[in-house]
Amino acid sequence: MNLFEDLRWRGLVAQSTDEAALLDSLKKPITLYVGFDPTAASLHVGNLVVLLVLRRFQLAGHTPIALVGGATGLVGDPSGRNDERTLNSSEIVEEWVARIRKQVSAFLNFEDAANKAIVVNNLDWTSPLSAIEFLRDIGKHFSVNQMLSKDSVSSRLEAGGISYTEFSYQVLQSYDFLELFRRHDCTLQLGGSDQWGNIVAGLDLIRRVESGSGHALTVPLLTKSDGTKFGKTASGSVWLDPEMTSPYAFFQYWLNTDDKDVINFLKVFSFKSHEEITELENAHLANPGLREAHRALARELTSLVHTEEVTTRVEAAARALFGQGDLTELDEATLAGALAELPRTIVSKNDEIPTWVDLLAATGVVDSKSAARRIVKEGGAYLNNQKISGEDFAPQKSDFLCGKYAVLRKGKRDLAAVELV
RNA sequence: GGCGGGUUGCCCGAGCGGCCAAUGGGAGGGGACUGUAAAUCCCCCGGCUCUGCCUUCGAAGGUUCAAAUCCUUCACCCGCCA
Repeated sequence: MNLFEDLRWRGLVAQSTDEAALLDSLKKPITLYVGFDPTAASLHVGNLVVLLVLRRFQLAGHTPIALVGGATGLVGDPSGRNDERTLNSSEIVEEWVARIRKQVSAFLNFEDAANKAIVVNNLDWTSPLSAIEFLRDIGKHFSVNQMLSKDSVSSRLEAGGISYTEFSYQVLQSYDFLELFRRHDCTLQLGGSDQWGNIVAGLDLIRRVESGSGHALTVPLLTKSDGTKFGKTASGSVWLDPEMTSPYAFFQYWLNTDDKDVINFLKVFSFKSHEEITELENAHLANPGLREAHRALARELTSLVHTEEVTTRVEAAARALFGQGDLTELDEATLAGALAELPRTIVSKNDEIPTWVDLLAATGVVDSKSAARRIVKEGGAYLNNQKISGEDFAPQKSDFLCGKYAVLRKGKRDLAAVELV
C-alpha cells in the first residue's frame, strides 16, 4: 500500500488538487511543506494531526519542510474564525517561534541525508521586503475579487468585518509557497481543511510568477463522535509542552478517549500498521472494558511527544493512583513517584494544616471555596481514595501517607497531591 | 449623516421598577450505573468570614425607599433610509 492509500485509509485526506497528477508526482521523492503559526507558546494535539502527516511523508521518502510563521503569526490568519485576532507583540511572537521551531523539530528526522527535514521561518524572506516591493511584485498578481470570494474572507465580511491586515494574510501565505518553491523546489503544501483557500492561492501565484505547478492536500478537521471539539478539555487545550499540559494529563487525555473515537484516533495518530490497528480494534470490540486500544493510543502518543521513559513513569503513577483504593499500602518511593506527576501543593509542617475545603481549593482541583464546599456536600471529594463528605473535616498529620503525602481527588479522576514539608 | 433595534452569568437566551444571583436550553461539575468509556437517571452550577453578606445584567453618571428593568451621556453591534 502506498503513502496516499495509507492516508486515505486513515481518513487523512480531505481535499486535493488533481489526484491523478498528485499521485503521479509522488512516485518520485518530492519536497512538501506545512506551516504552523505561532499563536501560542506551544502546539497542541490538534496541530499534531497535520504534523504527523508530514512525518508520514518523510517516512515515505519525501523531504518535509516545517514552516514556522514568524511573519504570518504577526498578521493573523482569518481562516476559521469569526472575529479579528488580537495582535501579539513581535517579542512574544519571536519567543513562540523559537519554542515551536524546537517542538516541531522533534517529530522530524534531520539525520538522513537523502530527505533531511528542513525548518524555516517565513520572516526570513518577508522582513527584507519593502511595502512597495510587496505591493508591486506580489500584490499585482492577486485579484481582490478572488480574495474576497475566499471562505475565510467572505464569512468574515458577513460576521462583522475584517481588517486589511488579516485580509492580506492569504497573500503572505501564498508568497511563502512561492518562496519555498523557488528555494527548495517545494511542490506540495499540506494543511488543515481550513487552509484550502490559502494553499490554492499559493499555487496560483506559483503558476503566474514561475509558470510552475504544484499541489495542495488538506487534512480533514478531526471531529469527535459527541460533537465536541477535539483536543480541548474543560481546562483548555491539550498542549504538547510538558509545562503547559503535564505528561500525566496528556496520557490521561488519550486514555479517556471515547470508545467510539478510539479506533479512528489510532488511525489518525498512530504509526502502527493496519494489521496492528485492526487487531486492537478486535480486542476492543471483544472486551472494551480492558481498554487495550485506549492504552495503546495513550502509550504511543505520550512516548512520541514525551519519550518512552516518561510514559512508563506516568503510566505507573496512574496505576498506583487508580488502584483499588489501598493507597496506604504503597511504599513511599512508589507513592512519591506517582505524586510527582500530579499538580502539587506544599504545606509547611510548622503551619496549621488547612481545613478540608481550604485544602481542596488550594490545590486547584476546584475553582473556589464555594465549589469545594459544593463538591464535598455532593460527595465528590476524596482524601486518599476515601470519600470525605463533612464540610468541617480537618485533616490531621495522621491523614498524610508516609507522614507527608495526601492524595486529593475530585470526582473520578481529577487528582492533586499535597505534600507536608 | 438620519431613524429604529440591540448589548444579560462559559455560550444561546428570557426578564422590562420590588417576589432577581436573575426562567429555560446547551456546555461544565458531582453522584448512581460502569470500564478512569458512552448512554441513562438524580443533583449542582457568581463569590465569601455562608440562616447572612458582597460583586454581577456593555461603560459612566442620575432618578427612586428600591433598577438588569426608568432617564442622560459614551462605546460597540444589527437593520432601514441618505
